[in-house]
Amino acid sequence: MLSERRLQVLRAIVQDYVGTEEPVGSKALTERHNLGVSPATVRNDMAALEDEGYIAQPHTSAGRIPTDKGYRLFVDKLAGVKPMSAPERRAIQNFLDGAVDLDDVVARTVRLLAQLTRQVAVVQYPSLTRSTVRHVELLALAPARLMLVLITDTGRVEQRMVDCPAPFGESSLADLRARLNSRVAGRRFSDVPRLVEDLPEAFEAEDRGTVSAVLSTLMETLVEENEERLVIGGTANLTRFGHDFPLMIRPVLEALEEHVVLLKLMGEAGDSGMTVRIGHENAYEGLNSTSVVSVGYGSGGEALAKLGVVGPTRMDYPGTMGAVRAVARYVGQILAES
Amino acid sequence: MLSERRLQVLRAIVQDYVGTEEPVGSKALTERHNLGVSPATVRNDMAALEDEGYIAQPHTSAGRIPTDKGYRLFVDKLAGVKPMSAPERRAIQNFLDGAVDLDDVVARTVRLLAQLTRQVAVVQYPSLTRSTVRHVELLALAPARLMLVLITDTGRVEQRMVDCPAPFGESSLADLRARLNSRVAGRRFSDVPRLVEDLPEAFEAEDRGTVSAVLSTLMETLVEENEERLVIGGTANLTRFGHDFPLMIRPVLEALEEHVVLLKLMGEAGDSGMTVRIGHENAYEGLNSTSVVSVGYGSGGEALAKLGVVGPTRMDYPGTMGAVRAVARYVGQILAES
DNA sequence: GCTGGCACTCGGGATCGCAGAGTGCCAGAC
DNA sequence: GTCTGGCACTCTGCGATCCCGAGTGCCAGC
Repeated sequence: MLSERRLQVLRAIVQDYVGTEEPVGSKALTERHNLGVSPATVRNDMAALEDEGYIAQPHTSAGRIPTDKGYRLFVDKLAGVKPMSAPERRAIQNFLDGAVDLDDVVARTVRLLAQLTRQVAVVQYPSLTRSTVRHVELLALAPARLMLVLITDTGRVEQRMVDCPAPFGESSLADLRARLNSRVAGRRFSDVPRLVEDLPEAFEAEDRGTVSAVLSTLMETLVEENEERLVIGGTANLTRFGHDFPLMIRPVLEALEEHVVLLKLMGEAGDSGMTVRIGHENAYEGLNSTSVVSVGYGSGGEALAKLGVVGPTRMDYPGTMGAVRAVARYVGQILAES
Repeated sequence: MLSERRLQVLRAIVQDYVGTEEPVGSKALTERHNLGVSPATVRNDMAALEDEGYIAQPHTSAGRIPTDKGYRLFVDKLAGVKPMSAPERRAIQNFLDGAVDLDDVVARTVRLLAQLTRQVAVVQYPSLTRSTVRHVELLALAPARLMLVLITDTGRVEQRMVDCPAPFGESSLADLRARLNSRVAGRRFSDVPRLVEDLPEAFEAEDRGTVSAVLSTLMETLVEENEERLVIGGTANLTRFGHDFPLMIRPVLEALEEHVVLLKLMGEAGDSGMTVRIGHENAYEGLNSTSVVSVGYGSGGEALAKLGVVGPTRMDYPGTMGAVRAVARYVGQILAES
């Protein structure tokens, strides 16, 4: 177990390195933080921290920089979450309150998050599978062609074409529309399959094929996880990665375009609470020199989707976590109101 | 007027510079292209081309590189559009044919374009204002709250909430829905305002407020040009900008996030035919060191929207233009089929 | 109008030296 | 035991210097 002072030294190293982007030495440390001991003592502590793997020297006889393990300890034990100031919170709320629809909420959230953290922001659209159904609409586009429109409580709209095995009359259509809505409106997506499975039985034999087709299309829409959409913003902040950004930026940009990868990454993060993945903790190689801070957000007590930021491992964790948490809360409120 | 040979020299300079990324000298030129004259002659030609502003020297006693004006002449007079090879065309078609809906078409198009050109691809969603209406749907979410859903012939769906000044009965709703659709289904968006202006008169006084509200929301949806969506891909290709990419990349990334700017840029480009904006020809400062190749695409003879790529001014213009044109054609076909 | 020759220029890479920051270790003080 | 000051050592980074090569402009001659 590390002594209290050594933890303080680690904290100071992380803070200084995050601020200056340069390896920090024992002398500078004692000057900037009043640790109450001499550089020589700090040197000993640093040697111990290095033995434990919390910090490293880029080259012999240079200062130390934190390792992923060092950041991990910092995040877990040494740093809290820095709350947003009152004006900041007001600004967040004002900015998000101006949104007119779901797309706008998401777009604004991404912008906001990127600006607040000065990093790359990632926002996942509210997941279909955890939302509830507001309304299901059926439109006859042609005698044997229907359009199925699904509207969620978060304002998301999904539509699919359905080709009917047989012509489907207007009255049958109205009947199906009414029955469908009475069963599923207000229910969670995950419950839908159970709620509608016996629906074909209520119809004449000739219409059952069509009803089944509609239902299976509905299921597909619910299940289709590749429909999990992401919006990304603030990529210009990648240029603030540090001096070696030309090397890092490419794999990161590639990763950001691979929405599948990002979704997996954010999906793996725990459902509740904030998750911080530091450097090599990210399974995806392109993000090995970045940290990902993510948190669930939702209209109720439950998370509908995730949002977060991607930045250099050398980031201001308390500030970033504070911003991410605050934004997630306000977005949740907005969604709950609408 | 420049002599034939000087134009050849310019063409050779552009080609070599695009290939090597390095200033090209007179000796190298005569070795790689058989111009039939000696380096000394070429030097004279280069001096003339420099006087005219087509090429420039980065430093005294270095080779020449094309200026924006030089690229302009190259694109206008010296280079054609390089057609895609048959296998390439097949690959494009196969790739796009797999798309299941409009979002997928756009997403695939962006990926394809980025891969083919190895540059940043930009695809605008089919414009609302130039599409035709497939269907308008009205749903009662609450006694005085409607949802308006607009479905276009390109498969795009837009939805808006409408707050009614007075409760609106189910029969009035059905009536309005039917009347609306009979008037606007199949018609161009631009014709809609004219077609529905007298609609409130057909309703009872108590319902007119709601009908007007619905109509004005519909108009908003049609007009709302900031709803013009863009999808961007291949940003990782920015790292191939050249040796000075660390300096260029930031403003370009910023420009790419400013969808408004991009939309304006692509909007200004002529409606028909391919447009190439080279370097400083782009009004937006951040893109002064890039070229933008864009072209309209659409299901019929008319362009519904634009797509294109953003790359370094030092790009393979014939190849890029060929790819952009080919992709636009196939996307148009796909949209026409659906 | 083209060519070969020639003197000139300049950028980029390699080499060298130096100052500064940082380290590890040790002997001594509290 | 723990901290401290001192000291010798090791690097990196920066600037100065040098040199080579590629490229140019110009000129006289074909």
